Amino acid sequence: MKKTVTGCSVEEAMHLLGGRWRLLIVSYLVDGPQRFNGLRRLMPGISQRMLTLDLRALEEAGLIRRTVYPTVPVKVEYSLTEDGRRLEKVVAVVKEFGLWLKDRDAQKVEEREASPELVI
Amino acid sequence: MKKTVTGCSVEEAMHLLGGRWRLLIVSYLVDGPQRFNGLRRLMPGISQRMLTLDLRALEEAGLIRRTVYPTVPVKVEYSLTEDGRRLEKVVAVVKEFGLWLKDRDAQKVEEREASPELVI
DNA sequence: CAGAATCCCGGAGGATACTG
DNA sequence: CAGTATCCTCCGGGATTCTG
Repeated sequence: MKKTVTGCSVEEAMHLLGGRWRLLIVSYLVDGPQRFNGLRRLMPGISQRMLTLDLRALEEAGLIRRTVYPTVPVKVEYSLTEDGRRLEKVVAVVKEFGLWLKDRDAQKVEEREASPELVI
Repeated sequence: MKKTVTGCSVEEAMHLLGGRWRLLIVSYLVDGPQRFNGLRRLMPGISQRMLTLDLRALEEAGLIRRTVYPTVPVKVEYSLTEDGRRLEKVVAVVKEFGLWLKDRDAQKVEEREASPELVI
């Protein structure tokens, strides 16, 4: 995302988390460490490339940690850092809002199906 | 942003709020109604076009309300709806995180300036 | 398994001019 | 003041191939 202009804290936060995937990645790491392909399975829509890029960005921001186990084949685990745990509350609140949003919109669909004549 | 694939609530929420500006717009409306050009002043980086588009999207999602006062020249006010107030907590938590983030990074800069030889 | 390298595209977002 | 209308740029993101 483009550089922030005002230095407003909301703007800065969204600059780091505003993409399509980053907070979603974090939301899965909240439940414990995950491996690369594990995350891919959890997010069927993401490409390898974007997963790599976003993981790197979050790592560089000091929010997640990349641990390599020198097995064969290598095992790479991603986990939240102490700093990253600051995002747990963000994830929780956003998830709560998302749940409510989905519920509300499912409701709307029900209403439309109940009285189809109202649909424009 | 592109359509969600899994229906995960975090994904849905970010689909609606994930852009560069939307949550920022909402964050200003939390403090009370704002007019179009008022918002522009608060967000020097946004273009008229994006402000219009994002306001329309938030309005269509039922999160903000557009009120037109038939004065000359017209006065248009944007404010949060009851549904939109569900975002107050999101804004608060994101703002808190952004503040912490800015503080932390300002700290890093200080440290770099204190011992420049450590800079790579 | 966990990526790196390449190539590519659509759409988010920007700049500018015009208007009721 | 509060927008439309156009045109344009750039980069978020995708698809595919290759590798230690």
